[in-house]
Amino acid sequence: MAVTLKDVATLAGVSVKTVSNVVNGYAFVKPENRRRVEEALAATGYRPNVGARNLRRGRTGFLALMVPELSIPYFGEMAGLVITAAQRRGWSVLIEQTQGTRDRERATVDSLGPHLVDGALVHPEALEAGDFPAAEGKIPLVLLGEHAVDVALDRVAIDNVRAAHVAVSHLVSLGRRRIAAIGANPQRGTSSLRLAGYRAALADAGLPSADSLVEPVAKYHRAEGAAAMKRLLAKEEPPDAVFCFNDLLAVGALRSAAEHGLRVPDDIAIVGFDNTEESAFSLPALTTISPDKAAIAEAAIDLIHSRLAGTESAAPRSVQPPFSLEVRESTVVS
Amino acid sequence: MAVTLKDVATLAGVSVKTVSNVVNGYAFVKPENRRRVEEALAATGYRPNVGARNLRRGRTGFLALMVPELSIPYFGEMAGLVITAAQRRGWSVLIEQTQGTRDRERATVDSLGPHLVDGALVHPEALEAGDFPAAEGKIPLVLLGEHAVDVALDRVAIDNVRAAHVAVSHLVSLGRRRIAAIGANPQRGTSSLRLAGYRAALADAGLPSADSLVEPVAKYHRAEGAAAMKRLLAKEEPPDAVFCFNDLLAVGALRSAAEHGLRVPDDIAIVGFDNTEESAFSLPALTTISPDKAAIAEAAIDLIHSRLAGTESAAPRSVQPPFSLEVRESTVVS
DNA sequence: GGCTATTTTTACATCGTTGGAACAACGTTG
DNA sequence: CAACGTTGTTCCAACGATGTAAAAATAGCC
Repeated sequence: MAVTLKDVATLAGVSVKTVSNVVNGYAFVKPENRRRVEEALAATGYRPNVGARNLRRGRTGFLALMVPELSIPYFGEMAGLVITAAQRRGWSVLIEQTQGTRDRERATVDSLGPHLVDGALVHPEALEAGDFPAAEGKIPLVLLGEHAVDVALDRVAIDNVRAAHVAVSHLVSLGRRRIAAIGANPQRGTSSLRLAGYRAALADAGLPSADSLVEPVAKYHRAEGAAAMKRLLAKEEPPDAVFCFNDLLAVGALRSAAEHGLRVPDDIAIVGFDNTEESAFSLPALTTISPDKAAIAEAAIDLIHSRLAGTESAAPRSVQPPFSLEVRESTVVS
Repeated sequence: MAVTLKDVATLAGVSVKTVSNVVNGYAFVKPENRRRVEEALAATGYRPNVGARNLRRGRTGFLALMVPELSIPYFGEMAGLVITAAQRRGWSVLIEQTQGTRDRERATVDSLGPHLVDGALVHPEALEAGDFPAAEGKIPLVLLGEHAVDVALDRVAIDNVRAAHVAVSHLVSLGRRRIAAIGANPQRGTSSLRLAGYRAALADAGLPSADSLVEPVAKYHRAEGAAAMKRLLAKEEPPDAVFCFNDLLAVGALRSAAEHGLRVPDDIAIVGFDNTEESAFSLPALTTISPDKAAIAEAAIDLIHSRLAGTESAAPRSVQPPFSLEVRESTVVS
């Protein structure tokens, strides 16, 4: 039913290989034959069978991207950028969702055989070092997002400790003194890094490290941010600023602040993390850490590419794309 | 380098086909041999080469999902649900982004050969009827999102006209009289339907159809919604309610209303469309049309599945999943 | 024209898997 | 014990493409 090289060859009156040569741009084909083949290609609407080609070539043309949930704006945005970057290199992207659970993350990483995809970008949330299969005969893996996890793999992530430090220092510079943090979660790789940055910034400012103002959350969703903020505001000495470990938590915090009758930033300042598109339009707009997402996507694709092209075993590389602090209404009156 | 059936066969001391039989659950294999093969499978960590298997079977195990942009929350959420639904049927999902331009949509639809994917879910924005290749020898295609486009394909979409009618009638029932619409765009399939529902609802309420209150937008993004709202508020007789054709436009409208010093819903009520997660947390939370997204994803996957399973040519089917109106703070004071 | 050098085309094997047919081993049965 | 159906296994061809090497066609040269 589908058109194959053979069909085209029959129509053009040449051998299958000659058609293959034309399709692949081989130089030595008689102009006359090339023309005939090209006509036949056009007439039949031939399209190569990717599976067969890759079976022969040993490549699949696919990359996998593992994320917790696409419905989370940060991952939606990242996935979009990854797909675009991959396309430029001729890859199609296959997306796997893990809901951020360790079991599903492990299952996904295990299933990434060399046949299904040429490489994978994984954005783990709860994976631990031992969960990664030995690099042995495996496809190139790139870790997205900084983690405490210590594993010999290529990675791409902004400097989370420094970014958190910048965010909190910004609050300090505005004269805030009781600075809370929302998002502590021992399960999550980035959490401990951002927490470290938060603590370091407080220490550098000579402020007491107030662990009573560090709110844990189970997930990085809006509702959790709202709940955490409620708990903070119910305290005897509530904070005058909050550093949220992502924008969703911050959006939730904004809502609880409003419901509590507080003005942001006058009564309490809020900083987010990720600079998702939503954060520029919340009321008030969120001050947030803005990682260069496009650079992250590009770097990750480049790493996969060079792994596949280059020699088998180069030392794992780590890329740290830039980030910036996007100052908006939630910390500074405009 | 990768383990093949042959390797397993050698290790187990049986033929390749016997291993294949074990892997595929063929009944008649001597228990002794089955055990040996299973041990060998475990020992080698064998994984079938999907490409080769599909080459033989004529299936690829992939579905394509075409959307404008993953960074748009509605599509991020839908993509997540589609992936989950597809996974249950054993499919992996490949995502293609078109930015909503007709050229890229057409190019994408054209490229969906039978080799790359078993079927495709396409969410067109600007495609016209003639852009679809004849069903001839093609893979099953399911159209997501209702459109004026008349093409003989399976489709899944809520009833956009009725949904818009419900949204606007809600505003009418609250006593609003000057109801604007943001989102008119002749290029976009759903726009004309929602506009029709809007007009019908006004007519049914005996309100004059005020075309001066219909604001066109180029894209369904927050910034466009904000700009459109600004234009509306600059009018001599500004509206007392706005129906936005999606939540992003509504979020933008919220911001412009706030910047204009208006209280929502007291001074102006706002309704969105899509019930993206963001809409429940905006300030105020958005009243919005809530399509049953999970049902849409399930229905689409089911359609593909039954197309592939069933007879070649059944008449195109159209599924209309339910929707509801989610009433929140942007129209009713709590 | 005969010979080599170069260009162009073809036949064949191969990637890893599975369907089908052939074959072997087995216990039943007439 | 010959004929038979049932199980279990193997061999071979095929899916569609490409690499290799050999064959064929063409050109260049003495």
